[in-house]
Amino acid sequence: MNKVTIDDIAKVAGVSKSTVSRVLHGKVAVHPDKKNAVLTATRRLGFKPNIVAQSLASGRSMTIGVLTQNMGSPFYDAIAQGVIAGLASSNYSPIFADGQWQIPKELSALQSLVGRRVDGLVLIGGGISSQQIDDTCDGLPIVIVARTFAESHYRCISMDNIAGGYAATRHLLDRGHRKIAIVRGLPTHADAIERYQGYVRALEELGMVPDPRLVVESDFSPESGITAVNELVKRGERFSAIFAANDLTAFGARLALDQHRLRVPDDVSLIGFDDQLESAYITPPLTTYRQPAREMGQYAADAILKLLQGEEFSSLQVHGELVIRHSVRDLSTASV
Amino acid sequence: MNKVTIDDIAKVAGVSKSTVSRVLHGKVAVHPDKKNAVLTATRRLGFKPNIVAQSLASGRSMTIGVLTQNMGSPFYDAIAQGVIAGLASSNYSPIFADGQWQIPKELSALQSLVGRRVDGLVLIGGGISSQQIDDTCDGLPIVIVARTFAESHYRCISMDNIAGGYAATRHLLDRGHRKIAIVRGLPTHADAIERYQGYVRALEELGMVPDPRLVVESDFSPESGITAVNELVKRGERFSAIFAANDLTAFGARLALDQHRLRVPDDVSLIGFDDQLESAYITPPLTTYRQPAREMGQYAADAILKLLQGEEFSSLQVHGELVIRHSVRDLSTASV
DNA sequence: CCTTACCTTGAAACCGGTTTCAAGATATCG
DNA sequence: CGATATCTTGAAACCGGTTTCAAGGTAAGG
Repeated sequence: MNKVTIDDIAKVAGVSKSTVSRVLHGKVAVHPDKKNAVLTATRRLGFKPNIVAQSLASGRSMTIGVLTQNMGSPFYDAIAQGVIAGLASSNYSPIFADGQWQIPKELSALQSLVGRRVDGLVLIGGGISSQQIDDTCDGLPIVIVARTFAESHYRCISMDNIAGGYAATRHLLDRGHRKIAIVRGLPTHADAIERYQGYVRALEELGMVPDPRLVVESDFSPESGITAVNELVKRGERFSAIFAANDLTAFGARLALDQHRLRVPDDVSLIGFDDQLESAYITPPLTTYRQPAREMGQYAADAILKLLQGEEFSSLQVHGELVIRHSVRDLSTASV
Repeated sequence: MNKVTIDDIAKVAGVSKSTVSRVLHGKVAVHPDKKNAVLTATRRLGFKPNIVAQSLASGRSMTIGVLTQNMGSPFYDAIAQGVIAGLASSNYSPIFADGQWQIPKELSALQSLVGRRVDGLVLIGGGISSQQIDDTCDGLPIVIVARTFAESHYRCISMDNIAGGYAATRHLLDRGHRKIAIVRGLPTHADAIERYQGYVRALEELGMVPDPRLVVESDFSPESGITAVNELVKRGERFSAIFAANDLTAFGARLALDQHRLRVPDDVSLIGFDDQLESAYITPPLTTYRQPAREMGQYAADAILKLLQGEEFSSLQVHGELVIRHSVRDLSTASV
């Protein structure tokens, strides 16, 4: 273990530990001779500061707590990676906790993070109330990614899911689709609800009314995409396109369609949401609404860093975009 | 912020801080009355111990450093999730660092972890030498996942990649394939090398010699799977099956085959490696050699926890298995 | 050349716990 | 009932840094 302390250096360099600390920090002027002596000793002894001691003394732990909705979901993982990347150039290290889609776990994970005296928090998704957040971490700088609070004073990095749902649906509409099924996602999840709202809005804009028989719920997993399509087929519904809650669901839906001998996009068009890595490589490459997850994570890192430096930072809405690949058929030209 | 300290409790409970510490730890007997007084005060004041101070005083940080080869690779991410899950029931929290496939970054990330005075380390994959590891973290308990060292004294959780490569190739062979192309993976990466060795062994066992024209390199990305197939096709090679370095590469290969109007598995069979989530949902569902990544992560967590308690733990080899789905065609019956 | 302002520097307090040590209290035992 | 062993307990040292404070030294101004 590295047992060299600041006192050892002080002794070797012939100065006080205060001076060593000052040299290492570089903020206060120190006589060049002593400075050199300290630096030399530091190098010779291979001194590495004890971050724990530093934290206790300075009150800052140089650690950012990152609480994620779920590790293992491509979207949230991508955000987490963005946070890591954004923090990499700073002196702060991220420390992770996982909410596992469950509010109680999420809360206790948050408490553990706060108990570790993190200097700041990045919350990725999640479902705990702003009340609970406030109670648990009063005063701590917080940035929230991929979630918004209507009332709150938090800084959020979010994407407009209503706009996303609208754009995806609109794309289908523009290509002549009228019977558009939607696999909604978790009925309690804000993102899913908003995307659905976008879907409804796009339909209504054309004077259509959403057909309840064409909406199915899911839990964002591929498995639930399969179930959804099976359900739709079993019910005997007719549809020319499916809007899936996210790409993972779309993968499942795509497989189920295949099993029903429904070709994509010839028989049924398919559109996803997220644009995860694999989406560009399935057959056919999936048209989807891209969320800039990694960037969102980086923005969050930048934001928390700013907050930590006392600079201000206000909520930010990032823009998604439709990524058009080959899973949607253009019915309008086909019918010409 | 939580400003309640152990001194506040001592004052309220009318005892010394030593006694408070003892009560909170529970190891030493304390008079029931005082114990109750302390517990009551703790609850009433909402005391949460300052983990940083605890760490400094006790010399243990209750933190496990996790260094991953790369965040964003499904396989390594799955291991990381396993580690998180395995640590969840303990009092230790994981703190992450990312090597980003680059040895210098890996080394500096490791140093930063050690500087934080983690109590133990879990290394996921990676390429730094055992020499470098020893120099950086002498004495610290270490568990290494998804990598083995021939010489070393480390505890490793690994899978036999040679056996995996052999099993995958053998599966193809058993189904009558003889022209088996392989997309090898990173030429410097141990896993890739070993899988290739397994491939060679399977071939040689049947008296065949590996055809260098059928081996292409990749970097484990889907993009490189596309490139590999394009390369193979451009060269005009004939092959009835492809063994891809990992599933991601297989995805790319599958798409490229489609673009060349080569059907899977009718024209070309495809087998992957890893069995990541999405593999079961592409079309056709991918036959692949499954690495129990998440379990490996959990084993690693268990191992480091044991080591921390002074118990012993020796290296462990987990077993992979072939997951047969629908991307491999049986040529032997077809020809009957 | 003397006074005042500013620098540089070391001693000491401090961060919030854990742990050692010794004293006082209690229990055990002959 | 006295002596010794065992428990319980508080004071103080300690972990390894940061930060305050005041002293001594130097530079600038009159």
